[in-house]
Amino acid sequence: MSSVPGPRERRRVRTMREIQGEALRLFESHGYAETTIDQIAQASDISPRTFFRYFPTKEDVVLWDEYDAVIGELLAERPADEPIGETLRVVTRAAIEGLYRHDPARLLARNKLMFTEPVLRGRFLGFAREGVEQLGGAFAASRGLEPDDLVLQVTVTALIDAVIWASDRWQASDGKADLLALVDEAIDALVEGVTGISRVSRTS
Amino acid sequence: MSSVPGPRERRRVRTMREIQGEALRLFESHGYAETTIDQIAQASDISPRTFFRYFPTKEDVVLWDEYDAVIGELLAERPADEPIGETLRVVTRAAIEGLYRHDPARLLARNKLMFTEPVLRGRFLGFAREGVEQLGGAFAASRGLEPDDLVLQVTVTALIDAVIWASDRWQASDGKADLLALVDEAIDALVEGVTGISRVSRTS
Amino acid sequence: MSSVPGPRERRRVRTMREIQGEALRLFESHGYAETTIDQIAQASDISPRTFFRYFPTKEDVVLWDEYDAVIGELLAERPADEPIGETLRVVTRAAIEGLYRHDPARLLARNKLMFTEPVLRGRFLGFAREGVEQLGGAFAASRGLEPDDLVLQVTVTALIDAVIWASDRWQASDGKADLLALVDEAIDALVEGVTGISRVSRTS
Amino acid sequence: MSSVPGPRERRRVRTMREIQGEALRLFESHGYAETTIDQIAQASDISPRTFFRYFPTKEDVVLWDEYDAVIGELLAERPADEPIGETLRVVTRAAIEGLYRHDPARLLARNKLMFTEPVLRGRFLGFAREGVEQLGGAFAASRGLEPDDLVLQVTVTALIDAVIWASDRWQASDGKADLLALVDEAIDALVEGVTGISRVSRTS
DNA sequence: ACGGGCGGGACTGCCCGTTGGT
DNA sequence: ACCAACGGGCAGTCCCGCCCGT
Repeated sequence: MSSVPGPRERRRVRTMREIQGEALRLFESHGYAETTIDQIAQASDISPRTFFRYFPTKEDVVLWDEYDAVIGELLAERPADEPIGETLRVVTRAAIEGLYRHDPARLLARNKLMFTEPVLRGRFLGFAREGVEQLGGAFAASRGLEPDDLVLQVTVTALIDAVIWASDRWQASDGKADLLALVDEAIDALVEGVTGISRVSRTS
Repeated sequence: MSSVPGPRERRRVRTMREIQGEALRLFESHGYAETTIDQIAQASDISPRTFFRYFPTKEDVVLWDEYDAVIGELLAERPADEPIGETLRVVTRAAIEGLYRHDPARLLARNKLMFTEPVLRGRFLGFAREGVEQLGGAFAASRGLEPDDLVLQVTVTALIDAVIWASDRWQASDGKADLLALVDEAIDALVEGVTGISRVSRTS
Repeated sequence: MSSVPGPRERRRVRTMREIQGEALRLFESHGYAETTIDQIAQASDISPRTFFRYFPTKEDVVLWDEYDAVIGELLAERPADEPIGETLRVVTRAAIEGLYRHDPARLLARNKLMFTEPVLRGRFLGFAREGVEQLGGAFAASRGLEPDDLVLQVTVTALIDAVIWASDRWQASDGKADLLALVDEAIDALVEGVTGISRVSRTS
Repeated sequence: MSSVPGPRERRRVRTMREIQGEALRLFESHGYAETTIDQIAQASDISPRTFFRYFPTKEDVVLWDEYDAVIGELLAERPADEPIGETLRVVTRAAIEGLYRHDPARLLARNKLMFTEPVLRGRFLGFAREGVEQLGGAFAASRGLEPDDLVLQVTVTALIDAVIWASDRWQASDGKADLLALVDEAIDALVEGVTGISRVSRTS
């Protein structure tokens, strides 16, 4: 855990934040597909080549945020016996608050793009999947379950999807809704809805 | 319901099936990224330009199948009072059986790629999302609910994800597992796991 | 001289006018380069292939007008001893009035594009050159000069360019200026300016 | 004035000259339209992609020459009170001599294409127009006139067209005529012809 | 760490020839 | 005889990779 970033890393994050800022500005005014890497580079006073040193693809400049790495650390700190739904709420809350406090407009702009642009939507959902496996692994470890436990995986997936649903709604409301409240709502709805699915005797 | 395709459409589907066949063969032997459109075109005896007339992107040649359109019709035929989980099982079963009966090797090859290649995984998950909205809309219509009903959407998402999970497992087993059985298992697990999430009093 | 068009030709011209109308509408709202032939075809209820039966290239849909052919006939009708500048004024006036009377908005839209879009500007200037040769030939014939007479060709070119200059100004004024007056002004200025160029003794 | 090119720029110009050489050779033997970028690239030992780094379009490989930039500098050096016709002769002479001395065959090949291929002709004439504005601006500045002065613009246009006419004749003679003499002739003819146009009282 | 040169591959748009259906 | 659909060819743009100098 390199919790202490070091000056090199700090500078890097600052540069990335600047580039992302220019990129989001351009995406908003001209559209994602219509904005080229060259334009982003020019606006950021770097060469196109350097852009790719910071972000491996054009998509990543939207997906990236400085708190990505923190989530793992947060997870590790939760007590082992905490209910899974509760853990998710806490971690989500922490991640969101970090981003939201720092720069709400940027979070909104990123979310709008991630849910609007098909390509970004795809990459984002892929990320979320990976998050599921990470989360599932962490839970399994702390409770002595197999990491590929069926119930565990399906449940975590459903929970993450609830968070995604909430983010989508929040973005669609132009940030006027309360993101955390939406997360709570979605999880409650999940419990309510799924409980209604009676287990079925398989007849195939 | 243009259930009667007409000779033009039939020919188109046949061509697409042929191209997809060649493409999957090349992807398997040389890898997805390493195979170029030119090679696929050459193997299919068409020009690269024509490839794009049938499949707008390289990804689509993997994603596409001839039963996509059928799902909507299947849904419309289900009784309005059927439990949502049951409907999903039936529709899934029908779609899968159509593909499986017709060409199991092809279905497996496609699934392997879709869960293995990051780009395809992303696009596929994006598709699934759209399926969720479609499904949600159909259910809402047949039961007089709002199409953006919270409980409905979250539940459908969770169910679809269970199907996706099953497909992933099936593909990972090289097609040796029973896909339909896996779907049933996943849905059952979902019910079991989520029921365990107690509803929480919101404290924000 | 097929001065009597015949019903076939009439129908053709009507179709071309309709297609041009839709095209200009789309160019105005989305821009020339951003509008595709497919869109024009769709808006005109024809197939893309048919578009090319009427207009060989995308550029031609802007350049074309129904009076192109008439100019030759007009020229032939002028008296053989009329001063060249005067003939040009008369023919220009006739052509412009035909277009202007019929559909001033369309003439303006076409001019705006022709002077604004580099590609169209180029093609248009090329057209004008051909007009020069046509005009030069006509004059030469009526006065017993060689068609490649130096003085004749250079003079006609200068006169045509004066008309082009006037059109440019007119278009830049959004059609508020008086096109015919601008033509007169330009020709007068040409006389004044060139007279000031003293002939030089060649020293090469 | 970055009159000192620097080694980077020198290398660039050399590469462009080489590519242009191969291109002209191919155009001459197979025709302009029949020669593809791929062939030019292959003959020049570069990738098609790289071709477009040097020349944005296929047309530019014909239009380009290494003295384009010099013209502006030449203009700036002329005395402010020089008659406009004289200035044009001097600048033209300088530009042509630079090209002619260096590689007369190349100049001829380029000119042949520029006056023969309709597309190139169009682009070339468009260029000339821009030259008019440049020239007009320079003259206006040095004589305290408005840059959009009518007499000035029309006159400059007519003069440039005379130079174009001369180039056309020269190219048509396969380079056997004397380009500079043709320029002088054309300017003289212009004076003679235009003087003959009596100013007219507008009767509209 | 940064920039520049170069290459490669996906993809689009224009345009044209041919074929099949009406 | 006309016209829509189909297939193909080429120019051109963009993302993104590698290698090289600084």
